[in-house]
Amino acid sequence: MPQNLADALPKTYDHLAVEPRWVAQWNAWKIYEYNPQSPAAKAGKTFAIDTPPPYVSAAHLHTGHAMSYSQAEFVIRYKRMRGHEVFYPMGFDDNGLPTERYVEQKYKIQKGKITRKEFIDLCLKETRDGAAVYENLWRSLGLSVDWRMTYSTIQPRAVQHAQQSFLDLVKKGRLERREDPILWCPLCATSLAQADVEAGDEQNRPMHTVVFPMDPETSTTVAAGLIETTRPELITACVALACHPNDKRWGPIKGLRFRVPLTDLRTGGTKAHFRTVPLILDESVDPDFGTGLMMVCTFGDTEDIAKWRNHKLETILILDSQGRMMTPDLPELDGKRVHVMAKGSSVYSEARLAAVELLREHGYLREIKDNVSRASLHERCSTPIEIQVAPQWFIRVLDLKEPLLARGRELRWYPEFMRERYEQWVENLRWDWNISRQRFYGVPFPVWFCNQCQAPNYAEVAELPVDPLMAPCPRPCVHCASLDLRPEPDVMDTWMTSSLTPLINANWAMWQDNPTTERPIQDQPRPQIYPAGVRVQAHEIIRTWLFYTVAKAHLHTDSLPWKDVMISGWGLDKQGKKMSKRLGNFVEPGEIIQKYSADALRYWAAGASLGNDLRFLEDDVKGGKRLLTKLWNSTRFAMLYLNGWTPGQVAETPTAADLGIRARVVEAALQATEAFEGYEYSKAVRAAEALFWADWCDNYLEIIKDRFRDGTAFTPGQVEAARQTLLDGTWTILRLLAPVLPFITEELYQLAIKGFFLGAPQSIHVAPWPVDEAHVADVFGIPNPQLTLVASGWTTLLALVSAVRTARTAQKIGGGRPLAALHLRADAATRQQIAPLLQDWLAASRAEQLLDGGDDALDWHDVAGTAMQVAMVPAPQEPVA
RNA sequence: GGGCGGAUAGCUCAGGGGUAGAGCGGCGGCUUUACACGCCGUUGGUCGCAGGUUCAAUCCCUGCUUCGCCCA
Repeated sequence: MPQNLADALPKTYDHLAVEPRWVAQWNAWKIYEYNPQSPAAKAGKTFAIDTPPPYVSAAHLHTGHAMSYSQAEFVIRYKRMRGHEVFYPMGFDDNGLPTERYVEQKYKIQKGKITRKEFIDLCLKETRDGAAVYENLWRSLGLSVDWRMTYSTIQPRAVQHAQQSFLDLVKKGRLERREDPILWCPLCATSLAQADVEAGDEQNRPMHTVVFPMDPETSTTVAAGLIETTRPELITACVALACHPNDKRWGPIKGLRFRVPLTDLRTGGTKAHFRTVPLILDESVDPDFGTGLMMVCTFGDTEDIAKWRNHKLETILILDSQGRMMTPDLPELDGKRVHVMAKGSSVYSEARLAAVELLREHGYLREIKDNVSRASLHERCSTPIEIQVAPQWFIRVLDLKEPLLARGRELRWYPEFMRERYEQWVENLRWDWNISRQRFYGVPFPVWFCNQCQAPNYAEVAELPVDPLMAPCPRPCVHCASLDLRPEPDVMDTWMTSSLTPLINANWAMWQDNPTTERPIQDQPRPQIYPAGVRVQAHEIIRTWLFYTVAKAHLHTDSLPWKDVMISGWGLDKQGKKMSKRLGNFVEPGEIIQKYSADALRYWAAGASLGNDLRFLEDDVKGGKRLLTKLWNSTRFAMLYLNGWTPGQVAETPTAADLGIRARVVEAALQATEAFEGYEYSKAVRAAEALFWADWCDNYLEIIKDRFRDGTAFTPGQVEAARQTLLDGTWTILRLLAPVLPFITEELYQLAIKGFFLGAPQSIHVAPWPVDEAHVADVFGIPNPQLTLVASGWTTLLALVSAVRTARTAQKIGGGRPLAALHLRADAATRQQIAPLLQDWLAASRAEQLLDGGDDALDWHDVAGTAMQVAMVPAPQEPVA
């Protein structure tokens, strides 16, 4: 035992010195390293976590990120203390469009104006810098990551996994290369998947009424049709007009054709014929909208695609890959961009403005009406989505809706209602998963195309990872034996890799290794951690990360990728808006950690109930800081009386207060346990904090002060019991709070608690969770029947103590002044019931004697929850010395 | 238009068929040798609105209002 335990704890807690010290010490002790040989691992108690690999763009780190990672980590630390062998890696997502966009914006460059290599080098540099910033924050937050297991989506093993996934899906017949209309971002100049599209804000997108003259060869009775469109610039790509089959105005007339406005114009002034388009009948047209006629273009939206497909219409593409008009016959339009706003206009793009002018000039424009609607935007750059036609790799998922919905129901969702988001997304899927991106920085397809027969040639699994742009195909074309092969220049969708994170952690690509294969620890096959225990993520990426991961696991391993999924909310600013880089309303976590400590920041993060958003209020962080101070001081108090004490020398005889607080500790431990089992970390913290502050500090510690103050009122056995309770109670409370407050609980454990136990755990974070030590009934060596709070009389004791405090306040008698007597009004039965409490009650009240009943003239106070009343008589004021 | 979640004390939120809770704030006390970053006491609410079920609704059901998010 250290001789001066109280002295071992400085008067104040200095988080700036303590926290970095423990980060280094935990690292040196390797207590967060995954050990597949541990007894827990061998007993099958492994718990693997799949946490989000954030995009590496360091500038957008804020307390919202700190919040969600902390929340996951509370549960992870709990699982570790419960005896699980924890596998907790950190990942970084540094490939794909998000990183490319970040680099483009930071260096103000664009695809096409820089070489592929220069661009990739910049991405790699930013990736390295960003990862370092992230790692620093995660470490200073106290995340108990096994940093040896860090993966990044550009490292070879991740590329290998993405490519092997691709080949496996080819083998399973899930992959198709199709030339199809696809979602396209004209700014990023790449195709996209449905999940990459988001709805823009509501805004005015004017509706244009345009005249389509009738082709006089098909009808002489009708002169023209009117259509309404928000996309007048696409008019020359019109391939049909459509109406509802039952529309009496148009439906019965067969063989009608319309002239497409502007198509008679030719550069050089030569008058040409109009291009004409047919009237088609389609159930999907709303006959009540406008004149009942709808323009079909190739392609304005998904409606167009459906009609184009169903009616086998022709294809006229007038947009290039960067969203520029390709209308050589209309120089006023040609080359203008559809996604770049015209000067001075908030609603018209360059192309649309020019198209409207042309239509007006030639008399086709009838009317322009305001119209509020939402555009579909690329979620990475907010550019309106266009539709292009190009050959792409697709993973067929539309025929998998049922099995994927079944997987969603198999998965345990915390909170449960988040499952709805997944169900709705799967049910609304309308596109197969397009995984081709016409970009630079991403995982290459392991494919070469034959220039002779055009057939794809795939790499062998053993050849992965491979970059066909750097390496020629190692064999002639498997179809025609030609030696003339070209690489696939596209790269994969970033989700193609991210969707494999549980498999990357388990090193799925190495599962077939010969057992004698020696690999570095990071690359060793780990089938035992798959499926993982839990996926932790925010709700807005259910449709992407979660959905894709479930789909991949289903296809590759015919299983779920994890058993549970824990969905976190967002960090909000104090007005309730989501923190974001764009809005600039975020708070730097580093500054908060400096000012209040990582523990205090984590405490704030623990305030959000599972799945809910949480406002960042500095006052809440201050609340965390106060909790730390309270913990520090109460432990110092305990050490005051445990100084030099050796447990077990004297037989203990616990008083009612000792038994009561022990029962209360057990109750709180059970509450915290139950909460953690359901990922309800906020409830767990509340249970532990309520125990600590209200029961332990405000009452138990106050009640036992007298036991150490006065040597005669209590027996040595009772003093011993108080000491034992102080030790066990402090130890238990520290452990209950350790998942949330890892730094201060470790510091206090090491300084105050560890020395009392032989063979004590090296760190509190690998100590057993309180309810694991033994069956609850034995935690404090209390025989079972006495354990319940009710039996202990704890709440009654607190009510009695509180009644005296109320009386003191009413009579303005400070807590330090002794009482000459306490009067108690209670019937005989109650009096007998509370007999065991009286000794502690009198001690806590500093009362010299207890008197039965008393004069009505006394100031009586009710004892809450009972029929008793108490009154007090203060001791005479001591003369001032 | 469809879906999900919220609307509870001045503020931020928890709770949940039977006397409504916490933290912060407000007010009044207390220098009681762990802690004034504290302690004690206390003040705050027709639980969004309207119906319904029930002996009993803030809680369950229906509709509405409103905020946020997701999908059209």
